[in-house]
Amino acid sequence: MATLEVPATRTSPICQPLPARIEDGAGSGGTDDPGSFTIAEAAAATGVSVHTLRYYERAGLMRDPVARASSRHRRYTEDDVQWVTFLTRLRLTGMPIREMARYARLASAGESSKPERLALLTEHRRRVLEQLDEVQRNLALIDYKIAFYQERIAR
Amino acid sequence: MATLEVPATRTSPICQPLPARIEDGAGSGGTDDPGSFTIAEAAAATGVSVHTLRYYERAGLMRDPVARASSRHRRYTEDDVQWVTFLTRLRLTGMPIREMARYARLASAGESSKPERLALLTEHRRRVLEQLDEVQRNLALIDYKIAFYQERIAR
DNA sequence: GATTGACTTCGAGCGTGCTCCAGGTTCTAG
DNA sequence: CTAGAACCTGGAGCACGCTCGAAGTCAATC
Repeated sequence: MATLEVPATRTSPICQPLPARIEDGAGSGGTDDPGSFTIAEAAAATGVSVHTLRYYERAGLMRDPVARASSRHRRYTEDDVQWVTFLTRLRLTGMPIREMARYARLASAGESSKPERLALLTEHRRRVLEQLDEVQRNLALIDYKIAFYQERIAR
Repeated sequence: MATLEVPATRTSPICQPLPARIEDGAGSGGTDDPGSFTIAEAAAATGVSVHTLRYYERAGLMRDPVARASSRHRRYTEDDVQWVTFLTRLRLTGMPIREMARYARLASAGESSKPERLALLTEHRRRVLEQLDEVQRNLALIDYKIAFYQERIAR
């Protein structure tokens, strides 16, 4: 059964107030790369929780492990943030973690995997459209019932 | 995060070959009501598993407990089957079990609960449309990426 | 009267996607 | 220097929606 699930809509919308990068040079985080995001900043930027960011990395969704400062704290690049943002789009359209992991593996395999990545996305798209259609059909039948109630009430 | 989930598409489509009711009078099952369905027949008719039918009853989705033959076996009425069919529509559009249970309680409360039932369905409908919209928006962004891949490959 | 098979209940188990906790660093502010 | 916030890892816990196993009942058939 294809189902439209509603897992506890996190309050955070994608792309919020603007997290503002770590300060220039060796700013906050005390170390390393300029122009990078702490996990909290990356969370704010992408709209997922820090827990989820760590989970995604463990689950192999990050192509390569996220870079670390000398303190071992994660430092997300702009690119990482973009990547996570794209992951959320895949999630929001119902792609399972397992498949996102596969996509990530392909992406880290370089140019040669592009056809396969394209195939994966295309197939995903097909399924999403199929499910949208199913949901719409079922909703139409529910609408029918709603109309029935409306007719019998408030009159 | 609202998500389009894809829980292991059961092979059985809703409303299959036609299960054919229990034989007339005191036919199979050995007892009681004519024109009723065994759990297996109800499963075939609704496209959900017998496990799920029992689960739905336990979860309070059946308004009233399903009638039993003298053998204690369940006997689904035509009406029960219709009800389950409607439940599957709610499920397929992402309504959580808890809310379906509430709807069932309202339905068994009689006429007076109709406005509330209407409100519940209407609210559900609103959320479904919202989610459809979100999925569509995200899919559009994925499409964008697909187009990008297509442009770079196969040329 | 024994076997077969569809059914019963109760409760445990499972896959998914997080979410959180414990115990231990590290950074930032005062 | 110190308090407190933010971060780390590893693993446990949770909500959801089923799904299944065990042990037993019942009716029909051999």
